[in-house]
Amino acid sequence: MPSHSPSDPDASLQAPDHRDESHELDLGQFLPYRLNSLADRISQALSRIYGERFGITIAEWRVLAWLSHREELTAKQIGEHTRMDKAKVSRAIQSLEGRTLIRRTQSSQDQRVHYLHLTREGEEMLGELIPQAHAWEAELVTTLSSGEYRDLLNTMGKLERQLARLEG
Amino acid sequence: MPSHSPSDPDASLQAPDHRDESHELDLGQFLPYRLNSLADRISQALSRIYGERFGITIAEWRVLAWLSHREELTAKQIGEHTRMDKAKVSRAIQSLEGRTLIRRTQSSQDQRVHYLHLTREGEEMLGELIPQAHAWEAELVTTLSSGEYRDLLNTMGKLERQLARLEG
DNA sequence: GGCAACTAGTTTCACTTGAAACTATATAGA
DNA sequence: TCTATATAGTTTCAAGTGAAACTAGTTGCC
Repeated sequence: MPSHSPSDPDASLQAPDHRDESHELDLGQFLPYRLNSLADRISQALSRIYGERFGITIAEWRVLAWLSHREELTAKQIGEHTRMDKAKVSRAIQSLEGRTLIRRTQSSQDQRVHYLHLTREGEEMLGELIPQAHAWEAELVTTLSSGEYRDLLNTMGKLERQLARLEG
Repeated sequence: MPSHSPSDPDASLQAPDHRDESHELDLGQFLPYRLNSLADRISQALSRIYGERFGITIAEWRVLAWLSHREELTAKQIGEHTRMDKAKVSRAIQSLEGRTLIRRTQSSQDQRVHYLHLTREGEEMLGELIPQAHAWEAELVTTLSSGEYRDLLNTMGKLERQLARLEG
């Protein structure tokens, strides 16, 4: 098993010529596919926790998670953070409000906007859910050294920035 | 911006105690979320190539890609490789067959199974599409050194194996 | 003030999805 | 051989989806 090589230090090797540009495609070696299928599997596994144990969907979970560390968010802001379209956010909010996990208060400056807050009930649920999510993540990454973990996040950050550049 | 640190060498640091187990959740630091949103963005960007330029869906693209380097696949095998459920595979195949990008031949040993093949037309499309997909991927990863790229795939492999272990 | 353009959030509609039921075929066992 | 069970692939159905239309409220400008 190839080890976490130190890799020719910090940069200057440009295009990763890891493979020549053939007219065949090995999806197993194609980063977008690999990433997508890994992320999918992780999402599905994790959604067993919040889906089965807590009865919430991915969208709802994302809304709650954002509210857990920033109160006073609006639907729009949540949409921006989570990159979910506004219809999806709206529906998640309706469902969470129906289950009294969150509450909405209308802004007095702008009648169109509603601030979202966790209710006590919502906080209690998150108090159980979040440690379980962290524990699951910890199990997932136990086989990584902390260096590998850090490098992974780092590399993902680079890809995100490059993506923004390509999109921009 | 933290650089690609060499990280305490090869291993033995067990649980990445990168963060304590709090009752708040910063989605931006939560690996499943980060991975998922990165993969999503990449998928969407890439699907602009095969969607807009070639008029095929992700599912169709996956079927074609697998056929590009292994002829004689059945619907079931494609489902296993791509982790798509059989209904989705079936629909992708119907659509591709309708556009004469693939052809199906019934197995003589087992009347239930159909082998899938690319048609000349399908091969021609892939001959254009695959280099564009590779080129796009190359642009995405240009900011990574080849070491970082290798480490990324490596780490993803570890996560995949750990996931398989957790799933039992 | 009044009109046009804009924005937050909701609803509608046509399409996609996955789970389950179904069809047709194959295999194993009594 | 007959019956039960399994499998490949398709279809159905109910639920979920995003794009676009819509509602209600706001801002800019004359």
